[in-house]
Amino acid sequence: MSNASLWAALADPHRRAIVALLLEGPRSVGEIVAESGLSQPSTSKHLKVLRAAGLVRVRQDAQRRVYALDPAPIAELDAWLAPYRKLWNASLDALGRRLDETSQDPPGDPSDVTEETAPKD
Amino acid sequence: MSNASLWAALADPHRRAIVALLLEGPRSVGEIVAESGLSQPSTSKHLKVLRAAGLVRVRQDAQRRVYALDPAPIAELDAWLAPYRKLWNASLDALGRRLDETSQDPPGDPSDVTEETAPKD
DNA sequence: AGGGGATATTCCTTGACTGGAATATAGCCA
DNA sequence: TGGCTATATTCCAGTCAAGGAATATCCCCT
Repeated sequence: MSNASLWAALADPHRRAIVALLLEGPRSVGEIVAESGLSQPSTSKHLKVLRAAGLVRVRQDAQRRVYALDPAPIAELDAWLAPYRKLWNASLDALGRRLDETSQDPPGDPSDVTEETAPKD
Repeated sequence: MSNASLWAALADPHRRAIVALLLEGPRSVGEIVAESGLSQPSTSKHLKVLRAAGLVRVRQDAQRRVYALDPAPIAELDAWLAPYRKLWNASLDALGRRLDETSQDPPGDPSDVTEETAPKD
């Protein structure tokens, strides 16, 4: 049910960018506009979609509205992902977990499959 | 990069349904058509999108083509999710971890909070 | 080679989503 | 109250994805 709007909300790259911004902390609309490079109306519209999906909540502070992430839908995504995670864990094992033991990165081996960087999109 | 097509591919409910089907095991197109209720051309088109996103791979068995999940993009999704997972784990802690005391998990290892529910959409 | 089944690909129409510009609304302060 | 700032909403045009129907393509079998 909420799944539908959740996926739809995250399908847009700009919206994912906004969500990534809010991961660092709450932001007012003006700040989001400044940091995302989107126009103000466009930002408001995207925030509306994110709000409808339950991904963000608003706190009204004087004239400005401060948006913050709501973790619940993310958890929902995670739950959806769970069965698949088993799958690729299994396949990683099959490929040989030994390769992961070398946690260092030797120069000349740029095969980074899994980064732990912030979501950039 | 591949992120874009990945999210776009999973944004569609029918496509997620197909992916959920393939989670149970590889399927031929005909079987997917039968189980998903979609038309054959529509199914082929959705499979094309999933293929472009790297979510499925095809094995050609005589005249039929058997589709199977490719775990890698799912892992990518999981990587994207990782920073947020910290967030909602934290908020779960804030809500009071004491409620979970009925479980048998040793403290200090909240790595697997997720259940093993099937993706319901 | 011909027939038939399985799958992919067009063509077309329709609906949804997006961005920009302009405008409306709401809350603060002098 | 008037004006200013911050945010939301409407209107509109362009774009893109989805479904249906028909058709093409590929592969096996006799």
